[in-house]
Amino acid sequence: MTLLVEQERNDALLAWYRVERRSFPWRGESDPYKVLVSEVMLQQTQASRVIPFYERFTARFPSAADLASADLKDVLALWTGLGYNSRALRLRETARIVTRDGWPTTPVGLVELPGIGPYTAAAVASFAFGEQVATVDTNLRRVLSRWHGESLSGPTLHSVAADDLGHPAADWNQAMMDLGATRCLPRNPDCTRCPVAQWCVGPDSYRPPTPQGRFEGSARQLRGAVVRSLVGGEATGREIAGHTGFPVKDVERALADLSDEGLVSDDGTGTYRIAE
DNA sequence: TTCCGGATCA
DNA sequence: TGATCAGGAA
Repeated sequence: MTLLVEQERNDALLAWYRVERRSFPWRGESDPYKVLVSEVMLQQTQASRVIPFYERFTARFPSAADLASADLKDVLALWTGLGYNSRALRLRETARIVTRDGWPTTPVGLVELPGIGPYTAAAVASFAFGEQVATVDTNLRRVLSRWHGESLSGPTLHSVAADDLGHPAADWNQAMMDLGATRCLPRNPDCTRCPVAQWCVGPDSYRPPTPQGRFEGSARQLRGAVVRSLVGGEATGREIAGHTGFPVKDVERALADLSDEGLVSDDGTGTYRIAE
């Protein structure tokens, strides 16, 4: 791929983005705390669903210091419905660290924080600190795989993303995610309305990730119900089983796991509550 | 590789 | 019903 082609493709992408970009409350945000809140909420969660959670959460906890000193129960009360509750616990841990030590501004520094992996580190670095790095998420993986005609993953994917990166990176990243979410769809890509179709091999090379197991009847469903119950107030395993309808044995198992993970605490008498 | 939530949409 | 989702950690 010649440099000229990459330039023309990125020019067309960014021109499209200026007109067709989606509007979100975190778009254009440069406060690293608010960027981080949005990015953690967006992990494995559709952007449209995050909007009301982001608005409520940032209103209640406007700064990292506010979140750092919050009770986990209050945090989870605003998280319930988003899913993956450990994200909230790790987000508060990171808030405590940056309140004490300040913010790393590079991906290498950010990725050391709890709950921040390669994607979120790149996102905060790009959107809050202006670092010229690619935010390699599921959208970029799909779009880049189709551009180049091979299913990209791992180090190869990141290398290709760095090569193709346009500038400013914050705009390019968000343009790529918008393209993936509104044109370059997993199942029904709308190539006729794609601004960069003439520089793209085509949609066939993309391979979807391995699908998740059933949610109904899963441990995840049970765990979610247990946390939701304890956000409402402390309770015994039997009580939780009673009003969630899950077997006591399974509830006890979930409580033990959630305790190990730091989401739940046990006073030793069989009564459980959200950890502090 | 597998597990971690749960709402949305085809 | 199933697929998808601005991923991360063990």
